[in-house]
Amino acid sequence: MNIGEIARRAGVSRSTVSYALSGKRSISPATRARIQAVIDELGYQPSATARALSSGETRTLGLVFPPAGSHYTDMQLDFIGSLVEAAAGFGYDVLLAAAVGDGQQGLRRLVAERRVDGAVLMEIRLDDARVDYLAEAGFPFVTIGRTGEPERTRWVDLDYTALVRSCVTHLVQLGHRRIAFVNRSERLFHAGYESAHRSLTGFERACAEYGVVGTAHLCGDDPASGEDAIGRILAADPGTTALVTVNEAALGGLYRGLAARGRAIPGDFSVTGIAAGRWATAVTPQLTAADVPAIEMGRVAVELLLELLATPDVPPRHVLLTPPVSLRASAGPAPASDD
Amino acid sequence: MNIGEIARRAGVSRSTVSYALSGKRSISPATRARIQAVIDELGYQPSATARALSSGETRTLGLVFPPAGSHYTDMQLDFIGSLVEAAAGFGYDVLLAAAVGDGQQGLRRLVAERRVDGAVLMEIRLDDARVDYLAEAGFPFVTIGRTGEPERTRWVDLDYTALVRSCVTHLVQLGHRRIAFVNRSERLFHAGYESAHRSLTGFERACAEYGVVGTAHLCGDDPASGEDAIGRILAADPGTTALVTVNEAALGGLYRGLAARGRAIPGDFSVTGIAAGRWATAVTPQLTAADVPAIEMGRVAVELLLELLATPDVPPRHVLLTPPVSLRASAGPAPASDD
DNA sequence: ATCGCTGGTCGAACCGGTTCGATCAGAAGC
DNA sequence: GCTTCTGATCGAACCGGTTCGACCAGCGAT
Repeated sequence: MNIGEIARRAGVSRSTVSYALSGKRSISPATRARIQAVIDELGYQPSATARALSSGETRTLGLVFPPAGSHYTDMQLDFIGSLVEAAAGFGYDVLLAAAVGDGQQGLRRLVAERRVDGAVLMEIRLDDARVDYLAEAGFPFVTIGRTGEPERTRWVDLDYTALVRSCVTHLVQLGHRRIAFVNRSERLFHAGYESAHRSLTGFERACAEYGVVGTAHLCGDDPASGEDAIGRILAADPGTTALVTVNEAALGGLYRGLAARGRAIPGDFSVTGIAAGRWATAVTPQLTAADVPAIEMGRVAVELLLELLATPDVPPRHVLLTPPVSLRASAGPAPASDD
Repeated sequence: MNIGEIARRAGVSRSTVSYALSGKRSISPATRARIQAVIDELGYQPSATARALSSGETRTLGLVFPPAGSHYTDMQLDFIGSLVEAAAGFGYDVLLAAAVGDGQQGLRRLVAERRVDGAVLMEIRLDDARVDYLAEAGFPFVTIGRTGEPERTRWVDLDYTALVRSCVTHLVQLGHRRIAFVNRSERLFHAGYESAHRSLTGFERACAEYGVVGTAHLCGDDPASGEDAIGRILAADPGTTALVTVNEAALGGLYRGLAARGRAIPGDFSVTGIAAGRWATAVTPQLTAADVPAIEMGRVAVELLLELLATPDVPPRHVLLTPPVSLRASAGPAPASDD
């Protein structure tokens, strides 16, 4: 069931079948019909492998999957789903590379063995060895998130600095004057995760600008750590009345910690942050948050990458998104102060 | 930078390089060293595509990704992560197929274009066209979940019937006599999702056996539907004091609905179910539930599939898992009855 | 000294497509 | 009626590996 078989049955040469399929040369209607009939009868589909070998295109995109055992967020899942879907729309498949160890190994395989035409990276660090590797190798890639030197690469990202600032602004307008920031884990922060750093920057700047007391805390990506973080926050400053978080996975623990300490949300304590919309509406009370447009981001990433594959010389394009803060139920006016 | 280039620089034939790499024929130490030196110098890696074409193996596994727009659960994400990781451990990559439309199209592409050596299916229905298609095509595959006719295929699955039964048993032992069951969405149920049907069976049988009142409800896979389901449950039988759910995505809404109606968990109302352990610990109070061993299931799926690829004639193997119910905080003794 | 075996290597065919250049028939141009 | 052009098709080379059969040298056995 290869192209030779089709050619034989249709009484033409292999190249004629190929041209009939690709349309790259004109074929007489009669011949085309005969070939098509044979193809339909046998249910023939050309081998992707053979096609890739001769054409030099795999029509596959690589995605470096976040390290296993890490705590996946809804956001990541939405990225993957939308990447796959968007790629499928363009006739591309998505190949996942396990990011074992430092995440380099799987990526190198994809690239060096030429399994994919281009790559999408997520979980970007300010200083990211994977980005350097791909850039140096001249391999086409796009990142979801951006490094500390973003001008030379292609990416789609959230403006974490601005988003956290918006959350602080909202809280300040509600009268809060002592605000905590719950960042992601110490491990991720020290690894240089860009979102963790950029959101901290946004928090510190906003607090300074508004002249409010802001204390930042790192927090593991799980509910237990979230609960623990609440303890640390209230121990450090019992007068804290609100928090901003970018730690979706810890959110359940944050809520639980507040409840355990008798702080009602939003009566006694307000919570805001950045999270997938689905997650924000799953908790009680629903989270006032900037909803990560993960699906749009995945789609944009694919579009940027395919644009690069089609015309390798286009200058780098970037897309920086700043979704609005959706007002829900977890933030309210600051309680009367004891000051 | 292909094998011919290596051969030329090492002063040997292409086949000698190939044998040096694969070890399938003996090569003199001197020659081997010379070839290796050239390879190291140039950083040569054989093209996966060319290798696949001639060897007939892509060393890639296909995964049909759950339909887009559906609500992904943590479970699914863990499946994917563990599949990728387990596959990587055996030198395989994972290719995602978008399940657009009925999910057949992407699968057909993977199979007909021979992009993958084998496939993993999830979100299985009792009567599943994809399974029939693969079985008929004689294409190697494994399912996470099983159809209504499970003997002839290879799968790993949870024993939903037994797990729901365990939840009911636990509630009955706590004194509950009026129990609700929150199933997955009407759409999924009518599509024949096996977990939805098998868990309903388990619920009905257990209630009948213990002689307790059990009412089953379908519920959309989102928090809002969960909230709505609580309304329906309490309207249908205000005396309900506990529920069992397999609807992870609705859980937040279930909690919210109960809170809105003044039912404290677990004081007034107990909640149990089947969920990813991470999700179960994220909510407040933490969910007493059978924790889905998603990571193990993904690993087992890969092992079953690779076993099949290695020895195509092995008889079908199945793995049915029954994780224990983890006692957490969401279920307690039934409140004093008004009866 | 001869035979046979074996370890090491090479050349060629093959996997299943794509694509270039050449060929040929028929139509158009003059 | 002869050239020229165009549309349709074919054969061969190529993509980058793997693998089979053949060959040759060197060694041990007789």
